[in-house]
Amino acid sequence: MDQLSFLDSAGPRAEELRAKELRTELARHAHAYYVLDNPTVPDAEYDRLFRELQALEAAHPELISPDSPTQRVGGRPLDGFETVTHAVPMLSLNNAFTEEDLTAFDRRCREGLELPVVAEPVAYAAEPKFDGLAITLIYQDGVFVQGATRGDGASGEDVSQNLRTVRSIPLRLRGENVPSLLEVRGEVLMFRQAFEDLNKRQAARGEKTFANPRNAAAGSLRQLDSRITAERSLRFFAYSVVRAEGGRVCASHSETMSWLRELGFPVSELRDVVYGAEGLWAYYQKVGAQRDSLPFDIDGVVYKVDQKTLQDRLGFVSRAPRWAIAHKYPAQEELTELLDIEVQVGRTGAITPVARLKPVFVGGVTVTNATLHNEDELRRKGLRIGDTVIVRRAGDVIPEVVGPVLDRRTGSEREFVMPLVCPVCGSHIVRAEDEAVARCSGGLYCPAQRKQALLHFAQRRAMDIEGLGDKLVDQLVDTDRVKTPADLYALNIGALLGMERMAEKSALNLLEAIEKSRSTTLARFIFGLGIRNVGESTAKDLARHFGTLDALLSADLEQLQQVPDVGPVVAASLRQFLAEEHNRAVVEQLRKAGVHWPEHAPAAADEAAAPGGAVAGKTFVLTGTLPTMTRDAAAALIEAAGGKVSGSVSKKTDYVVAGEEAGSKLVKANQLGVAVLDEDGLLALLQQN
DNA sequence: TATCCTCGAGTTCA
DNA sequence: CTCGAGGATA
Repeated sequence: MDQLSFLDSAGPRAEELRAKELRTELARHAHAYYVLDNPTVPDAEYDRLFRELQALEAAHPELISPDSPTQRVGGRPLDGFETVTHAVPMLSLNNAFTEEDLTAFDRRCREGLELPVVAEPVAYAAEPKFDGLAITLIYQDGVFVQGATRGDGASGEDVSQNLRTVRSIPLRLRGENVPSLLEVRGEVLMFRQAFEDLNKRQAARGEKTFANPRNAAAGSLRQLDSRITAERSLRFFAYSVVRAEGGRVCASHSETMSWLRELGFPVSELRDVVYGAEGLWAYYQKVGAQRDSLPFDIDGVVYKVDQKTLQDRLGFVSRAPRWAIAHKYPAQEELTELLDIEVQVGRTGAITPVARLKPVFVGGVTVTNATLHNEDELRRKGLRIGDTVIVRRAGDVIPEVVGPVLDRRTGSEREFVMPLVCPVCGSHIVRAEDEAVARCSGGLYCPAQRKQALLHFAQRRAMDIEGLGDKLVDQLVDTDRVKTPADLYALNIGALLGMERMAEKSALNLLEAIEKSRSTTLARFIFGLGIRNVGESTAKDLARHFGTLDALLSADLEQLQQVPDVGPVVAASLRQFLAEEHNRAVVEQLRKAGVHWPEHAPAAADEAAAPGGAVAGKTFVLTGTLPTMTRDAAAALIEAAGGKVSGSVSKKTDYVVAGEEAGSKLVKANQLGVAVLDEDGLLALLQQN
């Protein structure tokens, strides 16, 4: 009671102060996160403060101010966007693609400035060219009042309500000497991670996915309902000031950028000042090397003559400034034609549709094929044979068909029809109800599957038969020389001669490789059989647990499930394989042919605690290219020392060993705070063991 | 039952 | 490398 009356009297004043305090606090955290890139509090704490402010404002609406972070999430949807005329037109930049374009730009600047050839090189402000949407923001007396899209350059759309939801756009400028009027230009974009998360959410809800982060950003910014924009994690980077009344007078672009940062705008950390054509080229190379590992897409870099006085002297040509240029990187996306969709048959009979593309140069290579994964994926993308399609090849090497360009449809495109029978053996294609992949039901009757099974058996991690590649297997199977892995051991020189590209020398080499493979390990042998759901690591577990092949052959479902990482599904796969008479026959024939391995007693339930070294019992993940050894070699060393090598980074990972060009795994290791070693670090650790 | 962690499988180009 | 799915675990 007393407390309530106390609040009643002292309340409004106290609450006003608290609201102000919360607003300052929230703005400070957002600034640390988006501008300084250095989060000061966990998200949960931010949310708590945010909710407190929301509650306060709900109880006392008179406390709401337009720059309150609670006002970012807008009210009701608009009917449409108002058109606004830009006070200063939003121009485009000329493009450079080659080193010659660059030297020509530098020369034009010097000539335009009438600098003698011997003068100091021109100073350029260089920065990345974000692949997003250009926007303009207006602040009056330090408060955000309006934001608009570029439109046709002369006028754009008023998307203020949506821009308010972009947390990296300050609603109130920071600092003392704030200009009475400020117009800032910059780029709105979506980070790659946010784009992927968004597409996953869209797909899960059965809504359309976006082709790339730029389209996603554009789609999000043009939402009439700003509550949707608010959920889209857009980001903003500022790159110029076009109007300022009051505030600081900057003599150069680089100084303007520093000022923008002080006012609370995020500006790119990649910005730099470089000198002359050589400096431009070096900057282009440096940023290009980082392109794939940046958290957002860039399509080039931009150079601006740094000094304002020099910019003014150079002036404009038609619609573009003479003092700036955009230097583009090779596209990571290109358009090409989807000539046909064929299907491939995999080892397990999986039928995979493959896009045959009109060759296109993208991301540094010529792409002609791309997997379409499965029928669902293909339908989701809505591809038709004959479509013009977007092909992407980013840092992740494997090209991808992003989707069709619907505007280019002529009507003569055909739907792809999943074949009903296997194109290789004619068996029915079946698709289990709950699975994404369709499979050829022919099993080993299907030559395609037989070939894949042989290749799998011969591969390095299995029986390691050197030189037995796909061309050779094709011939051996097509000429009926080989049907099962056991047949390999019955081959002799007479049988091999007469094949294409197979004279005495290569025949002897192959026979020797087959001979060498007779001596192996139980784990390799089990893996080589190619049992469904039994990969390298499960094969190792099985070998360790059972010790002998006979023990494995006679195990029932229950005994199989005693093995770590073997559950009902894997156990069933094993039983199914072993129940097939012809599979058992092949196994027997292989043993008779002299394929052998050291057998040992079944492993005790839990192995005696491994010698306690620095490596024993630890889990490692290898990534990138190590300076002096292959990842396989490193893995062998770790395993020999009692450590475990795994494929993915998680909380349970003890060390990540990273070499050159380490990718996402290194990023993840840093996120999770997992210790990262280089090759020397690993060797040092092995020494201690 | 939901979530996390791994493993298996499939794939491109120089 | 990435996806999908099996297995383990809370």
